[in-house]
Parts: sequence; C-alpha cells; structure tokens
Amino acid sequence: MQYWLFKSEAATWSWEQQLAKGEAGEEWDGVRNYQARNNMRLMNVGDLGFFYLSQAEKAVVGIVEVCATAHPDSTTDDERWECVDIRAVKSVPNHVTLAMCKGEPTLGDMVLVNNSRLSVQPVSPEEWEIVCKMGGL
DNA sequence: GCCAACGTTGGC
DNA sequence: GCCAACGTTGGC
Repeated sequence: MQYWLFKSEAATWSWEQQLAKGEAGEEWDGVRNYQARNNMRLMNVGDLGFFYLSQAEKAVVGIVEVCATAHPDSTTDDERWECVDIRAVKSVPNHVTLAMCKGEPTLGDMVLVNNSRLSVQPVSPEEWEIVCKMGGL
C-alpha cells in the first residue's frame, strides 16, 4: 500500500466532479509528463491518494483510492501516455492548504512543498498521517 | 499578470 | 550527447 497525491485544477476537474463519479471512479487522464506517468505505473489497486487543487484553491480537499492500474490514456492515441483510475473516498473536512504544509516543519521533505510542478507525486506514510490529522481525519 | 522552475525539443 | 530556445506549470 502506497500513498500518492493527484493534482488538478478546479476549472478542469473539480472535487465535485470526482465525487459525482462515485464508486465507479474515473480515469486520471491528460497527464503528459514522464515522471507523473511513471508514478502512476507504480500504483496498485487500493493505494490511497490526496486530491489536491492547484491555482486558486491550493489545498488538499479529498481522499481518493486507485481502482484500476495503469492503462492507455483514452484521450490520446500516443501510446506513451497511460493513466490509472481513481474514485473518491471521502472529503477532507478542513482543507489542508499549501501554506499550512509549508508552515509545518515535519512536511519539509514533501514533494508538494519542494517540487510544486509534479502533478502526480508519491507521499510518505508519515506525511500521509500528518496531512490527514491537519485535515481533521 | 509576472516570473521562477522545470521539461521538452531540436540544431549542432 | 550537449545545450540553447522555447513552452508550460503553478505559486505569488
């Protein structure tokens, strides 16, 4: 079991849209970055992830679960790009903002804090625990 | 809206 | 295989 962080822009794919997909989930398509794709290839069904909104929101707002391992991205014919499917598990009661993460010394090594541009990131078990607590879970 | 950081492309 | 030029992302 591993932990991840999925980054989205609310204008492109919001948490409400993800929630609306329910148990079936939805493919996390559109990723065109090798590092992010490689992370998705490492995912297993049952892995958990944070749903993070960049730009306006800049906060972790939900928990998701991987429900299908990497497969070709249906939004392109380019076979280089793959994606997993994720489904919403629960909303985070208190949104954990980027500023809060930056202000938390124990999250100093978090990828979100150090490499803001990577759209699919690994999260350590320790970081997972800390962010969950900050979020009121 | 700006700009820094990063990734990708393409010429050599 | 290097590196300059360019494009994109995302925080501020």
